[in-house]
Amino acid sequence: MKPDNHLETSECRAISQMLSRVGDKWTVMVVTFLGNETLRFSELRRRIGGISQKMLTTTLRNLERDGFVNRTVEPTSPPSVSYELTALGHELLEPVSRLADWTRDNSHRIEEARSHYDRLTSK
Amino acid sequence: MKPDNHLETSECRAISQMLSRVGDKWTVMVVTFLGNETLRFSELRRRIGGISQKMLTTTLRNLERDGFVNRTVEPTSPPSVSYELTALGHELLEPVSRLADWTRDNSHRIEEARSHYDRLTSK
DNA sequence: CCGTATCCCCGCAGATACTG
DNA sequence: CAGTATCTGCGGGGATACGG
Repeated sequence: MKPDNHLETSECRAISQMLSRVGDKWTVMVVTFLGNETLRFSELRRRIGGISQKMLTTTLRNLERDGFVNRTVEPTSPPSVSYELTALGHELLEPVSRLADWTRDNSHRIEEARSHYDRLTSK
Repeated sequence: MKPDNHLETSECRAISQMLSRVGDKWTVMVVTFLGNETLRFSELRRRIGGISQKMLTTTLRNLERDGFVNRTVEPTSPPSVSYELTALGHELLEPVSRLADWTRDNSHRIEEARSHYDRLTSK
């Protein structure tokens, strides 16, 4: 962040919303698995592991609504539904992966701060 | 994101946690207001506006625990407590502001996608 | 195979009242 | 001034069952 300005209050809210939007329990994982290939619903679910059908549906619907994911239905029987990232979805991954890099590089500093804090406050 | 790799499952979780960690209701706003100056509790509260005492305390405690904020108590009467960003806190702002830039630049595309989606599904 | 409907639990967040 | 304690409502997210 530039030293001599800070975000406007309304922009802060927009950023918080985007962070929590993308930071919900499954979105990053779904977007990551769709990052390089188109996947069907059940294949996606199998790869993620541990996600309920309901939450995968919800997560994909929200991503579709925001224009991050495309949903394609093959009207076969039984139906086959596949998902892929849109251009916008790919673009979103860039700033998110920057934050991912930062998190990977600095998680040990956060861990240290936490254990230091906990040591001081627990006794 | 690089084309031929994706984040590991465990890393996805770490990123989701960081996103929701920073994406909670007040963190971005608090960090932003502390971005350029040290502030006392009540001054910070006054500037943010609309935050309860409890939530400001909680948000600051979490930031302190993670090493993003320093808390300094002047043992006067009544007490004076001031907060400032640590080096780690300032560094965190960099990738966050990248995402902020992206959000500002692309929010209209998301809005369009949403209204398009809602138009199709509401009828 | 893909999705929806229901029920339920739990933790975030606000309101309010009270202390050093 | 700067907290803590308590109560409450709301929404995310899981389990389960059912439908096209």
